[in-house]
Order: sequence, then C-alpha cells, then structure tokens
Amino acid sequence: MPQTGRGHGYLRRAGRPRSAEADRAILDATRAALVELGWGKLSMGDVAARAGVAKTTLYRRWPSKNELVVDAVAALLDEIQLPDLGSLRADVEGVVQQFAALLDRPETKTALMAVVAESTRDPELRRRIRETIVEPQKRLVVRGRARAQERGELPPDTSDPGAAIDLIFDVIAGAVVHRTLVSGEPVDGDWAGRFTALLLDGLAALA
Amino acid sequence: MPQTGRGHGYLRRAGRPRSAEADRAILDATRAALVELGWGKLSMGDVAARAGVAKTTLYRRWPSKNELVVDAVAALLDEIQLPDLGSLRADVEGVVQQFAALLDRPETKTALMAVVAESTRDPELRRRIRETIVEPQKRLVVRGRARAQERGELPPDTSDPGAAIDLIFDVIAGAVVHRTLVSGEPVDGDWAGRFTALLLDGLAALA
Amino acid sequence: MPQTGRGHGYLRRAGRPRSAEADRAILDATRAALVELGWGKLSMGDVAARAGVAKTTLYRRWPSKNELVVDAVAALLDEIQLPDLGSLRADVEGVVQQFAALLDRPETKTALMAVVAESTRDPELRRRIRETIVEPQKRLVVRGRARAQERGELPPDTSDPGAAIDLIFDVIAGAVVHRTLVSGEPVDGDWAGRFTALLLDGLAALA
Amino acid sequence: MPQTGRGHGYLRRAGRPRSAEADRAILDATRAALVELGWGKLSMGDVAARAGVAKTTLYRRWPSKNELVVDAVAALLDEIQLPDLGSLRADVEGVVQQFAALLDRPETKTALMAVVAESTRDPELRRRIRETIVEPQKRLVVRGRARAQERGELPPDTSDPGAAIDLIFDVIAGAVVHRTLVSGEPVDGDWAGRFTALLLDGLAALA
DNA sequence: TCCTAAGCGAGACGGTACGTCGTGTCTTCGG
DNA sequence: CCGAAGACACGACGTACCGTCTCGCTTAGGA
Repeated sequence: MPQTGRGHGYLRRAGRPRSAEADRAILDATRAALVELGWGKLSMGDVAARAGVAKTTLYRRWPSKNELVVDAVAALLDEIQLPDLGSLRADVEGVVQQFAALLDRPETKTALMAVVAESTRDPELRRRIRETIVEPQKRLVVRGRARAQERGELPPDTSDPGAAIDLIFDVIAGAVVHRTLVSGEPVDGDWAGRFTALLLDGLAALA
Repeated sequence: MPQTGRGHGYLRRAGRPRSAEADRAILDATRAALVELGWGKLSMGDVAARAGVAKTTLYRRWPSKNELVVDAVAALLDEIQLPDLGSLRADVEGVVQQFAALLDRPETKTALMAVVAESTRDPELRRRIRETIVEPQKRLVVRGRARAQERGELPPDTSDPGAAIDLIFDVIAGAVVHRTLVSGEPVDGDWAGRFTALLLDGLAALA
Repeated sequence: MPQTGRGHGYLRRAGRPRSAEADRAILDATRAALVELGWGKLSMGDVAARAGVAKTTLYRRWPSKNELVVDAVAALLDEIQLPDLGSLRADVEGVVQQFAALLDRPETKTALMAVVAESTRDPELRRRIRETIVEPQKRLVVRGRARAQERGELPPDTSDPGAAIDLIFDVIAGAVVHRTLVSGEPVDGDWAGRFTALLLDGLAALA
Repeated sequence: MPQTGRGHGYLRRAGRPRSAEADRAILDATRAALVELGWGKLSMGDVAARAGVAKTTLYRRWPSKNELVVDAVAALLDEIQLPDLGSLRADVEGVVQQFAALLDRPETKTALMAVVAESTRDPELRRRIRETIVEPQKRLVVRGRARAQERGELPPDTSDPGAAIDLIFDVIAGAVVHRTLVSGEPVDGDWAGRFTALLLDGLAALA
C-alpha cells in the first residue's frame, strides 16, 4: 500500500484527496514495465508515463522504486491458495505446482528475486518483505499441517511446532525457487512427486 | 576470467601486455564495492577508482558490469569443500554449515542474489552462472552421494541418478538460501541437524 | 491594483467579499521576497507562504507573476517629488539625489530592473510600465520645466516642447540609472552637481 | 570565455581535450534561444539540444545560466567601434546610433537588461559585467575624448579626467538605453542630433 | 434567521526544467 | 599496444515550481 500521506488519516483535514484510480494505474503500470524491462531498466519516469500520471504523483506516494515494486509484486503472491485435494500428499504437490507456475512468469520471478536481492542490503525492505510476502505464505503451511494432523496424516506436535513450520516452509519454497531460478529446470509432475515424497517421508521419520 | 583481448591470444603481436595486477585489483575492488553499495549503486567509475585504474582498462577486459560481477563472485563459491567426517550425516551437515557461513557474509549474499536476480532477465548470464557456479557445486553432491553408496549409507542407483542428484542439490541449496535470505533466520546446529535428518530419511524412503 | 474579480464589479451579487488585508500582505511579501531572492528565484508559492495566504488566493487576484510584481513595485516610485528649492539647478540636483537614493535600496533596484528586463519581451508589460511608472515621472519634468520658464531660467518653448521633455527625461533618468546600476558608482553631491551643470548648460545652448 | 577546466592549464597533462567547436556552437545556440524565448524561458536543455551537445558538456564549461549568457552576449558589444568622421560631433552621433542600433535587436536588449537586472543581486556577476562590457566601452570614450582634445574641439584636462570620462559615459549610454528600453522611443537622427548638441555644449561650458 | 454564492486554506495533480550522476565510447598523452 | 585521464552523448534521477483542480470550511450579503 502506498505511503500514507497527510491526507490519509482517519480524520481528513484539508486539501484535494489523493486519486484512488492513480494507485491502481501506477501499480498496473509497474507490473507491466517490470515484465518488459526488468528491474534494472525500470524507470520511474516510464512507469509514470504508462500510468498516465506525473512523476511527482509517484514520488508523493512511494518514496522509492523499491517500495513501489514490493507493493506491485506483493499482490501476485496472494493467488497461491491451499488446495484441499483429500490427502496431504496431493495438497503439497498442488502448492508446489502453484508456486512453480507463479515463478514461471517473467514478471514474478524477476521482481521477486530483485526484491530479495535488494533486501540483503536493506533491513527495512527485508522487514517489509517478511511482513507482506513471507508471513502470509507461512500461514498456508500452518493451516496445511494442522489439517494433516486432524486427518492423522501427520503426528501431533511433539516439540516446538514453530520450528517444524519454518523447516517445512524453507524446504518447500527454497527447493522450488532454486530449481526454477538457479538450476533452471522446470517443476513438472515428476519432480513435484519425487520432491513431495522426499519431504513427507522425511517429516514422518522426523517425528 | 576477464575477456580475452587481442593481447591474450596464442600469437601475441606487439605492444605492452596487460597487467596481471590490474585484474586482481579490479576484482577485489568490485567485491568491496558490492559490499558497501550493493549491486544497484555499484558504478564502474567507482570500481575503477578503488582499483586505481582507468575506466577504459575495465571496459577493455569486461564488456559490462554483469560479467565483471559474476567473475568477482564466482571465486567465492570455490571455498566450499566436501568434508570427510566419517558419515553421510556429518558430511551433509558440514556442507550445509559451510554454505550457510558463506551466505552469512554480506558481500556473498548480496552478490549472489543480485546475480541470480539479474539472470532471470539475461539468458547469457544464466548460462554463465550455471557453468561457473551451479555445475561445480553439483559435482560435490555427485561425489558425496557416490561415497555414501560405497559406504552403504545409501542404496545404489535404481533409476536415473541425474534426477536424484538434481533433487538433492535443489533441496539442500534452496533450503539454506531460503532460510538465510528470505526467512532471515540463522542456520545453526539445531536447524542443520533437523534438516539433514529430514533429507536423509526422505532419501532413504525414496529409494 | 489586483485583478477585478467577479465580486468587485459595481453590482456585487453575493458571496464572501475579498479580504483587503490579503492584498496588502501579498504585496508586502512580494517586495520582501524580491529583495531576498530576486526576480528569477521568486516563486508564487513562496510569496503565498510569506503572506500567510493560499496560492489560490494569489492567482484569484493576479493572473501572473509579472502583474503582481509590477503592482508591488509601482508604488515605490510615488515617493519621488519635485522639490521647490528656489532655483532650477537646485531642483534638478534634488530630483537626481532622490532618484539615486531610491535606486540605492536593494528591493527597488532589483525590482525595477527586473521588470524593465522582462518588459523587453512583453509588450503588455511594457505598456503597463509606461503607464504606471514612466508617465507619472515625466510629469515631474513637465512641471519643473514650466516652473523654470516662469522664473526665466529657461527660455520659452521655441519648437516642439514634447521632444524637449523626452530628451531631458531620458538624460536624467538614464544617466542616474546607468551610473548606479551599470557603472556601479555612487551618485554623490559632486557627481550630481557636475551632471546638473552639464545638463543645464547643454539645455541653455540648445534653445 | 568558458570555465577553465583542469585540462586547460599551460601544461596539459592527459585526457581528451575540450572540443573548440562546442564552445562556438553553444554560444551561437544561446544567442538564438535568447532571441526566440527570452531569458526567462531559456532552458539549458534546450540550448544543449540546439548546439547538438549534451547538457553535461554545457555544465562542464559554464557553472550557470548567468555566466553562459554573459559570455554569449559580451561579444555583441564588440561590434561598437569609434568612428572617425572628422568632427567630435559626428563621432558622438555615430556612436549613439551604433549603440541604439544594437539595442534595437531583440536578443541584445533582452540579454543585456536581464544580465544587468540579475547583477543587482550578484556582485560576482556585476564584476564580470564591468570587466567584460563596461570597461571596453569606456575605453572608447577615452580615445574619443583624447582625439577631440588633439583636434582642439575640447579643452585639455583641467581637473580629474577620470571623473569626466565617467560622466560622459554614463550620460551617453544611460540616455540611449533609457530612451530605447524605458521610454520605448526610437533613437532617430533628430534625437541623436539634439542629444549630441546638449552633451557637447554642456561639456564645453563645464570646462 | 437562514440561504447561498464566493472566498479561502490546504494540498494533490499534470507538467517542465533543473542540475547531478552513471554508462559506455571516444580521444588525447606518455610509457 | 597499454594505461591514465578525462571529455563526450545519452538518459534517468529526485526536486522545485508552475498554474490548475478539487476538497471542506468560513463568511457576509440578500431573502
């Protein structure tokens, strides 16, 4: 969400309110520009022009390119949903496939990685990513695990459940990202199946 | 390695040869600048100044920032060695810890992620990364797995060994990277142990 | 005088009348800003802020910076009065000194010259200057000359009196302005005396 | 003359020398832009574009618009020459006409007045004007007066000759400028004749 | 007394220009 | 031919004002 200007508090005081359309247009333009140009070549002036908006309007709402792109990208992650396919195995495979499909689209992979790369240097950005992107995804793992425990597919918590969640999350997300972006191989049904098997059998033994 | 200019061919013709010192100084300066400034703010002029070298010298050896940074970064990965600690479990934990230690240093994490991010947009860069970074690391997995099979800790190959290697590699590297850079949690002995357990038990069941 | 808005016509209709204080505050602020910043750096937003007034209020009353500044400056010239010191020579010296004193004040010289400079490009502005500034001053010359003719200090008109007036006016005003602003030398008693002698002797011979 | 960069000292050390063409092109473009747009609307980017030069090249040579315009304008004054028409009267009329013709051209009047106006706020600019524009013109008066004294048209120096020069200079230049730019009347043969008569008769009586 | 049209502050808006910075190329000199 | 120094064309940066436009509130006249 864009920077909260003075006129956005609960009690509006004075002045022309910010156009709500502009926000949408700018975020759309940002995503479009990212696909075409990539992070490196993306210029604020260009985004403004695409959005039919003045550069100043952009800077009034987002303090920098980083913040703008994080906002533009965060929404993309929302499309990942926890499926309910009847078994833990099928659910995990479903999530893996969804995530891989997301990372297959150029704007998503470029934007996500660029933001992560930049976050290695910018603690505030890191915080923002964790909040907007990581936490919501982690909640999917929490819900999926709880469901599997109800079904009896996973044993109930023995030790710290947070640690288990974190481990699962890092393994799933990390493996999919790494295969897609670093190894550069596709996540097909075969790989998804073998990966899920490894994960679930490993988890079972872990308990 | 820097671009092969005219003076580097098998048949040297004439003129002053390129200074070897300059290469070292430039790569060192690049790494230093990456830590301080990050990929986005890193400028060729700045690198040249730090290296005590003219910008022309830089461009004579590397065609662009990308190539220079990849070269500057590639060497860092060479320090990861396959340990021989007596058991597969210990060896995996050792590699995980080494890799995590590497990613804990600011210049490495920034540089690696920046390069990966950029590679999502640049196939040539992707190819170069695969060659210089991915393949050498994957060979560690090959050797480690072979050793474990000799020791009887892993069953001999049943199906396609390449697919198994890829899966193991993506899971290890992906999980460590994700935990370190995205989740932002440390890879301590506890996590390394639990992760290794998950991986090996999963692998055992897979066979 | 500020632009005649709808509310200022002979037949007022309705609505809140314009604040009279605001006019004063704005003109004062304009003069102050001119001294500090000069014409080039003077900004409407700044004037509004100094006057404690919204930018809209400014634009409701003056269509542009030019008009505002001319109004703010015109009043300054009114302080020049034709003295009656008993002799033509003394009267001319008196006017010269008054004019020089005026041009010695930073806000006057900056504002006047800025307006004249701008008028070389803007016929409407030139017309306005002629009307508000030049003509009133020329009338001083007319009156002074008539008085000198009555006293017998100057011969009665032989040829076109308008041409004589114009010549005298341009010589007096031009010389004072040029010495003050271009040559950058002070108009002291000595210079005023020698200049007046030159002028009057020249005029006497001219007739 | 443009700012003296590092490479312009007596001992050139290294680096590509500044293009001499660029200087000419930029000054020409500046004069052209001044005529079309006036001082206020003149933009550095526009000048650069007209000159076929990058904005940075402009700023490398002149620190600001003021300096650039002063340089662009100073050359224009060089065209005023002291004529030798046989008599002091004819020579003065000649100079007056030349100066008036100069001030009749839009780029000259706008540029000169703008620079003078700005100089009321900027001592350094004032110094530069005095040096580049005022002093050379004053030398014309010195030479003309000396010639008239040799011819016996003016009495030899009685008192301070510098004061006399200054007075003559301010009266001539001031009157012409004022008539042209403030009064807005043309300097025709008639006015030039009457002005010259006033000046010379006044000077004669002064001695 | 209420109505209502204008004035007013605040501040967002589409623009234009600013002066700076970085890129990758080029042109000179000296080694 | 190499390397330094630095000028160059290009293009993006983030800022400052411009003059216009909504807003919600105030104010004083006429009904």
